[in-house]
Amino acid sequence: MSVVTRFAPSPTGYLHIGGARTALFNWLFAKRMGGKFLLRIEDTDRARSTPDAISKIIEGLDWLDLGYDGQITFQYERAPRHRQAVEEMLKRGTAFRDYSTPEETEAQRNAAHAEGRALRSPYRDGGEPPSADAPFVVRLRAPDDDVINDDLIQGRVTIKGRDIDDLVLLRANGDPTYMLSVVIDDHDMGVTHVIRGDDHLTNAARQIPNFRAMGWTPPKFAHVPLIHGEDGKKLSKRHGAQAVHEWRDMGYLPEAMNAYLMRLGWSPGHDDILTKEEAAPIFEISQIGKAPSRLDFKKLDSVNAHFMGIAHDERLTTLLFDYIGAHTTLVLSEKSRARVAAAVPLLKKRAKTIKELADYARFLIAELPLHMDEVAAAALKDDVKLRLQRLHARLASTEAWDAASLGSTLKAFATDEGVGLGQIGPGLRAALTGGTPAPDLGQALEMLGREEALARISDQV
RNA sequence: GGGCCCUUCGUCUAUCGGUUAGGACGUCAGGUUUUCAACCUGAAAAGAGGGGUUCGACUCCCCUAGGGCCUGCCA
Repeated sequence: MSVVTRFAPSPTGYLHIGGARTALFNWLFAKRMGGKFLLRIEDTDRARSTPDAISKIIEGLDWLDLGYDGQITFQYERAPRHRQAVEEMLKRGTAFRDYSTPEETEAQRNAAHAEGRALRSPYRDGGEPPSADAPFVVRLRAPDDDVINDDLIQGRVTIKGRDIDDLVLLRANGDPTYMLSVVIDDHDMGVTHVIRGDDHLTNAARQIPNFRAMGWTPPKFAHVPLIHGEDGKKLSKRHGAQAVHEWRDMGYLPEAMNAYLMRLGWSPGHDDILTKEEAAPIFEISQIGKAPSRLDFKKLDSVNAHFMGIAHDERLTTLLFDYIGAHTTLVLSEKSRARVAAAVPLLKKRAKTIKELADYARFLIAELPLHMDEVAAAALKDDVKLRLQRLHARLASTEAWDAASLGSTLKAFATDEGVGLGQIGPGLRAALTGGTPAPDLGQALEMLGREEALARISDQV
């Protein structure tokens, strides 16, 4: 039997970081087994589901390059099928109509609560409706026996029958509930492995009887521990960025996100940074840990730096220009665009994110007169300016304009001046950059180009 | 309240009864040095606590503590 996994988010918000990892694990396992990875949008909550959230989720998966097989299943469209399944359960006697009013249900729940057991409806063994047109919900007749889930990650989890409530399958308005829809859809879509968040672990014990109520064999379950914030608490608004698109906006690369996320909870036994293509052939669900893990931006930064270093220059340049356009007020002239593009191969080695790359490119984009920060201004004393004047002359007559030659020229100049490079560097750097970060002076000079570099020096002397 | 799950350096993790408990990120120190980085070298840093089982437990069992999830006509 070939493997089918699925990612089944509810479209009530963005693609969450935890959801992204769940999707990634499903993707990896499907690839590993040569199976299929399906996408289902669980939009049965009509009040909270939005089209915007749907497109955000799809965009997020796109960005992470987690391609799904076949068409997207929209759960609510399948409501007729879900109702029909309930009809069958009614016939089989595995589900029943509950005519209790909301108040009565509340009382039943409180009573069950007080006795330390789950809700059991008085209608579960039959019972006449109070009136011919009395409203009702349809509930699953919860099992009396223990429900055992041999979870691929958590191991054997046993829940006693008395702890499972007669869950609602069909609401009074006839709409299917989540507990019903997941089960019917997972079956109909041929899902063999349900890989999802740990928050659903106890739900598996509610869904397994649901499969059986239809006479079906439940799929395998694998409940992945949740991702927590840096403080170890459940991820929430106050942790800041939780949505995948926010990470993108902060300047992280999708392949870095995947590499980082997959190592949260999963380890192949060594600590290599893996692409999802490298991970797919060796991915094992049994290697996923049981404990929740914390987000660590420093680690993400270093993973991202790794991928920045090996990313194609043209791609990074495009991302960099996009970033500058979207997040800064800098205006790129044709000349500065060309300067930046030419500098990317070197600058990318220093930057951990696209955002940092933008910071490092700032000195190339700045226009005369340069803004001097305090340190830079302090470095430009009168005697330093005189020296810069002489350096300007030297550089103006320099033939080769490449980092290595320029570096030698600077050293030779320092020797001729009878000082160390330490007496030359800060002033030149100030004149060239105004104090913004820049690489080695030889490289900085080359990146700026003869004309611009000389202009910047002249401007200070 | 009830049920279920989890617990190795600060963080991600390796270890699947016998290791000086390993690696990575981060941190600290030193080196390089013209800024910021990068880079090189080195260091500190862990089995929640208590009982068992065993010749021997991080590893198996129990208890405690802490954390999490579910307990909805939300998903």
